[in-house]
This record gives sequence, structure tokens and C-alpha cells, in this order.
Amino acid sequence: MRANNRGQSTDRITIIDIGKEAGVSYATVSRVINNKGNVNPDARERVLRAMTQLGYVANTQARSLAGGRSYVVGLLVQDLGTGYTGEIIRGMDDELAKAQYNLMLFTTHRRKVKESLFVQTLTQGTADGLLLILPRNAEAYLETLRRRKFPYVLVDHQGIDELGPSVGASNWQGGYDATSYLIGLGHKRIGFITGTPELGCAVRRLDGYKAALHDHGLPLDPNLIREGDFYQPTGYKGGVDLLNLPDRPTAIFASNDMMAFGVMEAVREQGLSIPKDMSIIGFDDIPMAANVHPRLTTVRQPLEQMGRVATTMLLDLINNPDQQPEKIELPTRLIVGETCCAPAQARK
Amino acid sequence: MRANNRGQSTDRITIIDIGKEAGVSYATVSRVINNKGNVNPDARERVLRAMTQLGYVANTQARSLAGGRSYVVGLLVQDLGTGYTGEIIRGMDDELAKAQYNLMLFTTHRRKVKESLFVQTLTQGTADGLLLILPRNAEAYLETLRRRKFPYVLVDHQGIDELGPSVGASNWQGGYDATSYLIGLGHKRIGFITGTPELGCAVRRLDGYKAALHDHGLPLDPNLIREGDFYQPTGYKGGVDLLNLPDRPTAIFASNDMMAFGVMEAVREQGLSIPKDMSIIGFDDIPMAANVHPRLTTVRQPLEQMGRVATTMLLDLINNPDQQPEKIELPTRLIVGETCCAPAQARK
DNA sequence: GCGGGTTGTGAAAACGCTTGCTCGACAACT
DNA sequence: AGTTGTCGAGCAAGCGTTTTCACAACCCGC
Repeated sequence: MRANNRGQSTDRITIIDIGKEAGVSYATVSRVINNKGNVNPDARERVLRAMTQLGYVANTQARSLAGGRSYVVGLLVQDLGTGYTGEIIRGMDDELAKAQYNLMLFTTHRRKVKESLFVQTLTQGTADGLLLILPRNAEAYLETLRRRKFPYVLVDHQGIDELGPSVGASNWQGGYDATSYLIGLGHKRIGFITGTPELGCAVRRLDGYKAALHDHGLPLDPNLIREGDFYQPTGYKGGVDLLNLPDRPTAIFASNDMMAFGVMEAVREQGLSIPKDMSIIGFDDIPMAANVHPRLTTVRQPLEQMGRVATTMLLDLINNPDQQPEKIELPTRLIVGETCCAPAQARK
Repeated sequence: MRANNRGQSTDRITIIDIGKEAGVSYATVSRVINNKGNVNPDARERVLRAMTQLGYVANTQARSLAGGRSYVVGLLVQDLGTGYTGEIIRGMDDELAKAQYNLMLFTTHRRKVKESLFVQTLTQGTADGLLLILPRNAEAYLETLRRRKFPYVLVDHQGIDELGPSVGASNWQGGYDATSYLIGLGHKRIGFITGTPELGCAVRRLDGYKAALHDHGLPLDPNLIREGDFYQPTGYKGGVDLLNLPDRPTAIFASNDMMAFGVMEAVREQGLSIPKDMSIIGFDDIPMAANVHPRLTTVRQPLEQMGRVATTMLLDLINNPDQQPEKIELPTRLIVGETCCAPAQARK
């Protein structure tokens, strides 16, 4: 037992110790650990035994300093508030654990100024790859990442970085399906609240909505479309606006669940009942959607699976850097809750 | 420009480059960076200038390998689902950013088997300290941490680790206040749904409830207390049970917001109205509490601030390892929403 | 039974940094 | 004038790995 300069006592076991125990040089131990070079099966066996016996744990800093892997991937998110991100992270985390990787968390809200610095740090060996969930203003550093050939995968961010690998959901189809469902119930005037227009996913949901109207021979009324930003207040605001329309819609499709909650609030404030007086549909199916009353009808994104797939892609990219970047789109699915029904006039 | 063995091109600037540029040895550069030793103000100035000019970014692996800091703290959480954790993390993240620290995320749900391994990794220099949010079965590794004198701070986890430093909220007082509020409205029979009994915070909320009843001369009916686990389904279950009681309560106090949502669901299923037929109160004030309808009355925990304080404590501990561990309790506050009113008989 | 590939192994040089030790220079004491 | 103390800065030894290079031992076919 010796003390390092941080005052903590350590019994650190190094590959040198393992080498001694197994009767080989530590270089051979390194080879065993990394499955490199030709090692005599016998020696390998001895090394492995020594490792478990002595409880060896590799020092990742030394590893990465010497030019190996750091076994860390960075994760860039905006915030962790809504549970949306949490779901995705769960999938990532799980997949990373399988590969013995660790996760370094960065939130953008704190990094507005020095985004470049954070990319610097990350790419200088701190991490082997980077996952980005719904990043905004990412162009600046994406360019850097590409130039450095630093592996990264975008999650839910189609339409901006056309080059890089990404994982998303079928936003267009989801928008189409939700709208068709409402039309099928008999709705003819359907309000829509958009997400942040800079985000590809927001645009596609809107496009799906428009396409469904068109395919069913319904007119597109620009008055029924309100701009939102994926947060609750703009959902509320959009809801109020739509309700105050002289010719108000009988249903409202919000581009995500949080905004749908806002719409629900607005509807109730007017003393209207959901779904009798107003049908509401959301997008995402965050856990909370099942906990509100009535249960929100929404389009489920396979969030956890998106995290999983993105991670698998990233690890793949780390292992074979010269791969073609893929773009994967996972299917969405309509979850029928209790916030939609046929409009009043159709029920008569 | 040279290529490292990962195939990525790097123009890495080292302290040697800085030393050359500033006309000093690289040891001096190191001293400037770490504010150590005696450095001539003139030389320091030159070094600093060279650093910004060349865009120097320290290599943390090398730093920590050489015995310095890693500028990473680990964060151990159970899951990121409910937004509860997200709030705390926001505070931590912010505080860490100020100190130029980074965050390594670990979730326990994936580590059941090898908890020791993760502590091993962390304490071998990967991180300088560890934050734990509401950990379960932590005794095993807390012991290890203490033995190694590895700095850590527990968040919201009173009552298990009596020795270590921790940050929590005034759970007893919160329970007392919420109950008193209901009593003040005229409620005499108040149901209670507990949290996981192994958690100190759960026990204290219950104790606060009991004390308030006692102080107001109300009897304690064990039938009105149901066990929950902080997740929605047990809230629902407890709600159903309480509603089916021959002598049902007029108000229900759930030990956290998620369970309160479950109670709301149960109440509505019986065709009852909130708060007219049943008052409901929660605990935490997670963001979603403001988004359900009616707005949940609840006891706010200063989650973000808890994260902040815990982080400050940890950084302090890292800097002065021989400090006495503190135990801090932050105040809770009753948030009056729309889910409570006087009971029916009192309104007549 | 001798060149020419494999195969398995070790020595040693990085990787970028921290820090204990040393040493010179100069000021302030006896 | 000689001694001590202080300050500033350099040297060099690690930290625990990966990886290149060299080399020995072996097997093969001729």
C-alpha cells in the first residue's frame, strides 16, 4: 500500500504486476488485454488467471495517453428536463455498458460560449466518439468533428447535417398517421402546432400533416397552423389562439407531447371537455403521456431504441473508422389514448 | 500535422510548445497552469499569452496520470425517467462547469452485478470525486469509498450513511406542512401513501405527517396509510385502496408527485372530481406537476439547488480532503395548486 | 539440414503531464 | 566578509499503458 499525491491510498495493480505473476513480460499482458498479436494460448491463460486473481483494473488514462482507446463516449444534450432525453439515454447507457464504455455528459445550455473548447477537449483523447441528441447550432462543431474524422452520431436531427450518420424516427409518417386518424374520426378542421422550424423533425411532422390533408381531399388552412418550440408554453399559446378562432378546429395536433399538455390546459381553461369538445393528439409518447388524464393519444417514437441504435452505430464507427455513414429511420406508431373522438357534429 | 495511431489527425499543442514560445521550460508552464510554486510574474504573463495564442488545451489523461487531477466527477443515478433527477443534474452541471469539471454518468440499473468494478474504475484516477443521487444498496461501495478517502457526497439520502457528507431537503417539515395545510382546510381523515420505506426521506415524510396529525389532535388511523415505492402504479394502487375504504378519507397525501398522479388517476376512475370530492397533495414539485390539470398542490424540493450545493461541497472536499463531512438540509416549500379544497361536509 | 517464413516474446520508446529535487542568484542577516 | 534564507526556474523521474522493433525459436519444404 502506498499513497499517491492525492493523499488517497491505492493498491493499484498494473500490468507489470500481472506480468510478474504470470511469468511473462508486461508487453505480453497488454497483448492479451487488447487481443492483439500472437500470444501462446498457454501464456494467455496464465495472464487471464493472474488478472482475475489480482483483480486487475485497467487504467484508462494511461491507455488513452499511450494511444489506445479511452473507452469513453461523450453525450451532448440540451437538457434532461422532460424525460424525452432520459429515455434515449437509457438505451445508450445500456448499449455502452455492454461494450464496457463509459459516458461523459455535456449539456449545451451551459456551453453557449465555448462550444469549440468542449469539442477540443473531447477530441483530444478524452473520448473515442460523440453522441448528439437534437443539437442546435451544431454546424460549427460538426464541421470540426468531420475534419478530424472524429466518430459521431446524431440522434433525432435529420435535415441539417446531410453528411453525418444519424438515427431518427419516421416523423413524416407519424405526422401523416396521426392526421389520418383524426380525419378518419370525422374531423375536417384540424389545428396544428409546429415544433422549432429549424429542426428537421419538426418540418417533417408538419409535412406529414399536410400530405394527409391533401390525400384526403381536405383544404390546407394556414390559419390552423401555429408555430411552437416543443415546450409547454407555446403549446398553451397555440391552443388559446386556435380556440379563439371564429371557425375553431375540432381537433389539435401538437408536434410533441409537452405542447399537447399545453393545449389540454388551454382547452380546459375555456371550460371545454377533452375529447368531447376538442380532440388532442401529441407526438413522442413520453412516459408522462400515460400519466395525464385522459391518457394522451400520441405518436410513439421508439426513444430507447433510438438511443440503442445510435450507440451501436457509434461503436461500429469507432471500430471501423472508414465506414460509410448511415442514416437510419425507425418507425413510429400511433398510440390511441383517450384524448380523441369523433367531432360533435359527426356524433349527432 | 501528424497522425496518431487512431488515424485521426491532430495538431496537439503541448506544454512543451508553450514553453518554447514563452522562453521557459515546460515545467514552468505546468506551474503556471496549476498555480503552483513561485513563478516570476513576467514569465507567467508570457506563458499565459503563449497559451491563448497557440490555443492550448490541457490533456486531462496525462494530467491525471501524472498524479494531478482528472477534472472529472462521477455521478451515480438510478434512472433519468421522471425529471426529478434531471433537475438535480442541471444544478450540478452548472456548478461543475464553473469549476471546469466534467461529468461522467453512471446508472445503477445497469450495474447491479459489478458495482465494485465501477467504484474501482472511478477511484483509480478516472474521477476526482463522486456524487450519488438517492442510491440504493450503497453500503457496499460507500465503505470502499470511505476507506480510500475518496471524496463523495450523497444527495437526498439521509438516514443510511450516517458518516458521509450529504445534501437533502427538509422532508419531515415538508410532510408536516402539507398535512397541516390539509387539516387547516378542514380535513380530518387524510390518507397517506409512503415512499420506499428503506429510504430515509420516505420515513421522514411519513413522520412529518404523523406529527402534524398528533399536534392537531387528530387520531392516527393505520388503515389510512398505504405503502408505495415512489412510482406511479403504487400511487394508483394506494389510491384505489383508500377509495374503497368504508370510511374513505377526504384527502390523500402522496409521498411524491408521481404517486400523486397515480392517485389522481384512481380518483377519476371512480368518477370523482378533484378537488371537490378528494383533495390530493404530492411532494417534489417536478416540472410535470405544473403541467397536469388541475395543477398539483405539492411540497417543493429545491432540486436544482440541492444539486448545486452537493457539487460545491464535493469540490470543496476535493480541494481540502481532511475536512469534516457536512450534512446539509435545504428547506422545502408548500406550493398551493388546484388539487386541494375544503372537504364536502365542511363546505356545507 | 539449410534458407525462409511464421509465431511468440521482450526491450524500450513514446504519450503529455506533475512534482521532488537541485541549483544559481540575490538579499538579508550575523 | 561569510552565512543563511528565499525565490525562480530547470532537470529528470515517474504515472500505466500501447506499440514498434528486434530477436529467438520453431516448422516447412526442398
